[in-house]
Amino acid sequence: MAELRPNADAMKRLRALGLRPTRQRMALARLLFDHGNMHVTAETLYDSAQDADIKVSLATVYNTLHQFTAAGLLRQVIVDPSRCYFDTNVDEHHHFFFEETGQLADIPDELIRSMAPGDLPPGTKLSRIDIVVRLRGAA
Amino acid sequence: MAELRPNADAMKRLRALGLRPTRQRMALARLLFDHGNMHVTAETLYDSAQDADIKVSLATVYNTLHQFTAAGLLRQVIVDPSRCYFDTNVDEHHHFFFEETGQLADIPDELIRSMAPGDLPPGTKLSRIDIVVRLRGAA
DNA sequence: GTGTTTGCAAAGTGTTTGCAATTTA
DNA sequence: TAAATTGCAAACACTTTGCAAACAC
Repeated sequence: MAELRPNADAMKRLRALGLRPTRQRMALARLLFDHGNMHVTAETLYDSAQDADIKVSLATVYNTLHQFTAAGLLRQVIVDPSRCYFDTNVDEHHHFFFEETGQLADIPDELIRSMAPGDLPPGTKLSRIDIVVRLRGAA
Repeated sequence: MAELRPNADAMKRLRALGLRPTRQRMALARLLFDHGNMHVTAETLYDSAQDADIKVSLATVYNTLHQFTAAGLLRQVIVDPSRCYFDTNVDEHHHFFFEETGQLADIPDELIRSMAPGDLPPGTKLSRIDIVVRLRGAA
């Protein structure tokens, strides 16, 4: 059953990360982390919050996504030049990106090294594979 | 030596793609394709044009980049959620992205399948590897 | 009470669009 | 001259910021 009172565990976890467990952060954390792996944009998370009758502004959604990312609770996924995606799965892993719908899906680990045409989701065609190795340090 | 008259070859090539070889397109094509492989954004190409005393508007740079991409002369590279990169190398290949400077560099083909720590450019540290498999078709 | 966080509205950034003027064929 | 292209400025989508009011401790 869903919790009717503030979740003491979640409060502790947020506090441990240096984030005050405000009503907004608790509510967004619940949306993000209580439903298995999720891929969200600011907009989709904001919409989910509206649907769940959570009173929160879009600006706070942006702030929270960045704070959670900085705290290691989320990982940014770069697939679209005009939108920031965030993934609740922060482990090293990779994605299918459905170009028409903007949906993201994890690629099961086993598949990534030996991708054959038959491994694609049914009904889809490979458009392209992008591999970007991000570096820090000298130019 | 650089050509002082319109390049008949380039004109033919553009015309074959259904694009009128206008002064702007010819000049941008020369910037893009006469200097080996390049990675540009609209802004960097616009700046290069300014430096080369090519009279062209930023809007035309955007149009041209998209027309060239549609024609298969360029390939988009998605590495930054806030900028569109274009690559004059349209073959399937992958990139190093230097996060601090925004620079892109091709990853030599041989490296991509057996990337070891020593294969990174000197002075850099691995930040992360992003692999995105883009699909068309069912969601 | 003090410092943090929120929410609004304004500003910012990169990109696209509408349309009159210009260029190409 | 007819159709395509350009360039400007306005519009756009997404994101960030400034600051007063609300909140957490």
